[in-house]
Amino acid sequence: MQNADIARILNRLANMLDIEGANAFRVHAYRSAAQTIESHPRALQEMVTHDAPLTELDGIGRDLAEKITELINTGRLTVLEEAEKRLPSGLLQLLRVSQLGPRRIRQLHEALGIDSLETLKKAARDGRIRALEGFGEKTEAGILKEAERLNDAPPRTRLDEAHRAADDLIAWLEHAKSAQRLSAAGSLRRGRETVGDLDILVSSEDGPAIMAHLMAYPEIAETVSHGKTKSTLRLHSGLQVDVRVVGDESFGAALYYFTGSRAHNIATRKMATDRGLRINEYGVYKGKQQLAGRTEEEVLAQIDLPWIPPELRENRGEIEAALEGTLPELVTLDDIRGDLHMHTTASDGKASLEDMARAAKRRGYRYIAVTDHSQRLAMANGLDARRLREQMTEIDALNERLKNFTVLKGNEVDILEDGSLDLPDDVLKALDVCVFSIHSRFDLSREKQTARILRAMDNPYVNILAHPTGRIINGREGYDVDMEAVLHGAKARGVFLEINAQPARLDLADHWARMARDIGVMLAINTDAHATEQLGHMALGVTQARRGGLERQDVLNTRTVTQLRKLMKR
DNA sequence: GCCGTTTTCGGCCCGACTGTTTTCAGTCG
Repeated sequence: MQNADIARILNRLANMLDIEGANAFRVHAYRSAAQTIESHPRALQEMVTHDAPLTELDGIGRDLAEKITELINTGRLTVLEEAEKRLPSGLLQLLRVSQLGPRRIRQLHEALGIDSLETLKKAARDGRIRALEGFGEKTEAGILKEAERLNDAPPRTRLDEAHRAADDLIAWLEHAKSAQRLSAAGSLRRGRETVGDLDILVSSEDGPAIMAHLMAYPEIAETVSHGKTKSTLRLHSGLQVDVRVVGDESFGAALYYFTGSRAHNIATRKMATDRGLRINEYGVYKGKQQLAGRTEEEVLAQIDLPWIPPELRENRGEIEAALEGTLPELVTLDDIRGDLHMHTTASDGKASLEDMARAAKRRGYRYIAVTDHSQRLAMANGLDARRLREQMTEIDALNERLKNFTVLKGNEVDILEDGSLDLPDDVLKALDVCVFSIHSRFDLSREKQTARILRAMDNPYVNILAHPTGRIINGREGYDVDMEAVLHGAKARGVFLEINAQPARLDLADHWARMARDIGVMLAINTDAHATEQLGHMALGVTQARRGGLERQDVLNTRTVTQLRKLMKR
């Protein structure tokens, strides 16, 4: 059981108690424990095995420690099972409908017997919801629209969760005696922001031995199918996994075949056919003779192509570029010299200014920008002009103590509804880096939202538009905005956009990143870290940038601090 | 449910804003 699994279960329990109307502080305690556990560097399962006290974690007391231990030791949680007996499981689905929170869900359940998305939609269509106290026609229509959207979009697993699951399974399979080479394939290897299921590939001369070893993997919840060279499983997390074994002489061909994408593979297989060759998961064949298969490079060389990075294999022009020799030299994590968006305890971060700086330095960075929230986000303890100036003084003092490292003065200033900014110009002017972003009024029309952002860009002191669409993966759609107009506006004004590397955001999405590159707007890849460990999300952001075809020179934070300072002066 | 002590209970959830419901639930990080 992984930390993410424990966190998911605690959140599930919190949601159920919330709908039941339990004490809000109790619900909050479960949620905050889940959050702590998810970002805890050590596996709780291992802590329990070694009798390390779980109460050392923030927000975990005697009771929660006991419950978590029960969960780890037995795979079950009594309080959750009891709650599940009291409450239809479909009610949890309803929380995904924006406009519905725990109170209203309870009300819908009690008054109308609604217990699932299906019954919710039926009640909305029948016009029964508008009759309830606190609801009206507009709310009813909004609920119906949301419920219908959710229905035809089964949730895919976020890239970070899929990575963790794949890494753990591969580590397990590496211990099988006959395992030779191992790799994840599929959309995970292509770095898509979400994956449907995991594809794990192993080369070995003894398929049945690998499969026997696999079957002992403790995370398996259900075996869907089980053969000599291929098995399909469902993990406790709900994620489906395909594991395939091929001979080592076919590993490259299989890796290529199962990495996809389907559209990419169809295109290259056609190229092979034109040459009288056949490509399948075992190799490149002329008749019955295998010409290649050991590595991807050898497979692609048979059709006169260089190796193509998996992130580009979507049949979006990469094959043509490969033929012409114009494949981009994609940005790598090693190219990143700093991180330009993060929070500290001054607003809603978990670590102090100095701790964030030192953690970034340990990662090998040369600089960071500290960008706490501005005053309007009172809930996140946003900074007003006075507190921001105090922080600047603090940063000056810190910079004197740090060697070979620069903390840049920044802020994540809120864009207000009319496109004005949440802090006065004279304080924005004093910043080294001004990140600006939207945290309210997601509901504006496309025209108004676009005009709002362009107006914010007119301010001469802003630099980087953060999480430019506001979307949350598996959570909410972004606001409606004309991204092409925003990018052209940014280009004209010397403003930059962000690829926010938070796993739930990854905003900009890959296609927008590519458009930015084509228009000539540099992007910053930033983690928006609220704790030191979250600085590690940079890798996800880099993957997203690679999918957009970005090279080193397209990314702002591959620059030196001197170059960066110049680019920030508009 | 956690935390901390003024030790076994009281405080903790922070606050501005929106919508259309008419007095508050939901949203934002």
